[in-house]
Amino acid sequence: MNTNFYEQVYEIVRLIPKGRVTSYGAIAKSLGAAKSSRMVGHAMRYAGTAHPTVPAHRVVNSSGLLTGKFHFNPPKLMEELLAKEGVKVKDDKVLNFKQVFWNPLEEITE
DNA sequence: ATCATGACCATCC
DNA sequence: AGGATGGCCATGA
Repeated sequence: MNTNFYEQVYEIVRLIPKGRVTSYGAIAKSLGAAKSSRMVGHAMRYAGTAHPTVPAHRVVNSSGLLTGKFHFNPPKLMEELLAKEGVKVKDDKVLNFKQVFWNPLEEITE
């Protein structure tokens, strides 16, 4: 594969600070592919079988909903990790999403 | 090569 | 508010 797109996604996801989350759309937009937000999700799926452990648990949808929690080893692992990071999760969604939201555009900004 | 599905998002009804 | 539709594009059969 070695799809550069995925590498970009992984890179950003790995840059996500602890206790922060981001959305697929934001990442996609950061890569200049806002319309390919789905590809970000696919990248996450590969994340588990790709590069050294990608904190995919810090990536949620635009609503702060843990859409992909069922894709983790134990589905509950996602909220477990988030809770451990300091991110409160309730009913499969991130609390204070706006507060914990991490904007990749601010970190990339070349 | 085509068909169907998907860790999404935006729009329309 | 909530369901349905389209679009985007990669992956697997």
